[in-house]
Amino acid sequence: MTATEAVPWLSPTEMRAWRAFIEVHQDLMNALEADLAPHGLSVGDYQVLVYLSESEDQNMRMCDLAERLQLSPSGLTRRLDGLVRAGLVARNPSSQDRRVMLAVLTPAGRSTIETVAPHHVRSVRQHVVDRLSPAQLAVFADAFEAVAQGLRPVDAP
Amino acid sequence: MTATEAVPWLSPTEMRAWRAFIEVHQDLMNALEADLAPHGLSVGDYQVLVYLSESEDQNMRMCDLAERLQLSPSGLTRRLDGLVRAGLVARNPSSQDRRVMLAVLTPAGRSTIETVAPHHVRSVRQHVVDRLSPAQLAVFADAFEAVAQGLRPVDAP
DNA sequence: AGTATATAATTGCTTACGCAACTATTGCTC
DNA sequence: GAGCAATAGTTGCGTAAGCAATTATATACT
Repeated sequence: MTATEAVPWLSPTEMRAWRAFIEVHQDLMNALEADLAPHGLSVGDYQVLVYLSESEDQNMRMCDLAERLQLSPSGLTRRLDGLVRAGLVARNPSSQDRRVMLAVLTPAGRSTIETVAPHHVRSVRQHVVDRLSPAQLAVFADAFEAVAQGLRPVDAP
Repeated sequence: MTATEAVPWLSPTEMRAWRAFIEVHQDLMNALEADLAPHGLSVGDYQVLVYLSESEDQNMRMCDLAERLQLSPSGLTRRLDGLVRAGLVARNPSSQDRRVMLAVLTPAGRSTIETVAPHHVRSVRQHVVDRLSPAQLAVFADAFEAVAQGLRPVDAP
């Protein structure tokens, strides 16, 4: 609630970093979407497939998946609708907890992610990773993890 | 069009950097939105006011503003609708080119951005800038500018 | 056990935005 | 200077996602 009490403005470097971050994100996502589009997937769809494929039994509870994807429950329900319609993911009711719906990768989904992943990785390399030195990447990773740490426990004591 | 030809997977550091970036962005924007909400502005609205306030005569052509904001023409039209309704921005037809509509900051808009900016800067500091060392910030800025350089001239020869 | 609370998923409603279509200008070419 | 292409802005339509309400189930309290 403190008012206009001497907030140090951003220095040139700080401003440069901040604006570059803000401005790059949109362009970058557009580029990744464009690279993924020929394969019939959006970045959002791709992420669903990635997380499912990384999971033990190729499945995840909707609520856990939503959290991973930073998506609201309803958002995930609808994103999954598309993937189910495309036959890449199926919904399986959990036998342990009848409230729970498991999103599970179908063989088609498995095959799709295996085909598409190398293209996506190439895309990420091309637009980002290969443009940065190993030292830059290390700092980059540390920096974002520091920011993440400050954000996650915003209200989790 | 090259197919599955040996794309080197991401190294642990590369993966760490990439995932941190992807995951942080959403949380960060949510935090900034939340900090700005009490002032009745979205981050998108705020950016409009910032760019207008930085412009020579507190005005910009719609098309230039849309490009700055990385927004489609229609997207900007609608975003401006909200700001006009709130009395923070006005639409002035250009006297030089009758196709052009100038978005111009009203006194209320000017006053709003001057009031809100320090809070927003504090917010950015709190969540990002102050969590990073000057060295990290410098690398951060360089890294994003390198990425931006690779993205901007995608089809501009 | 029996009620109260918490959790999981979905649906209705609203908002934000991009694309394509349309209109109104301007500038270029001959 | 007449016609044509390019540019600026808006509107209709479709898509994606969040919030609030709803339903179903599970867990905790007494």
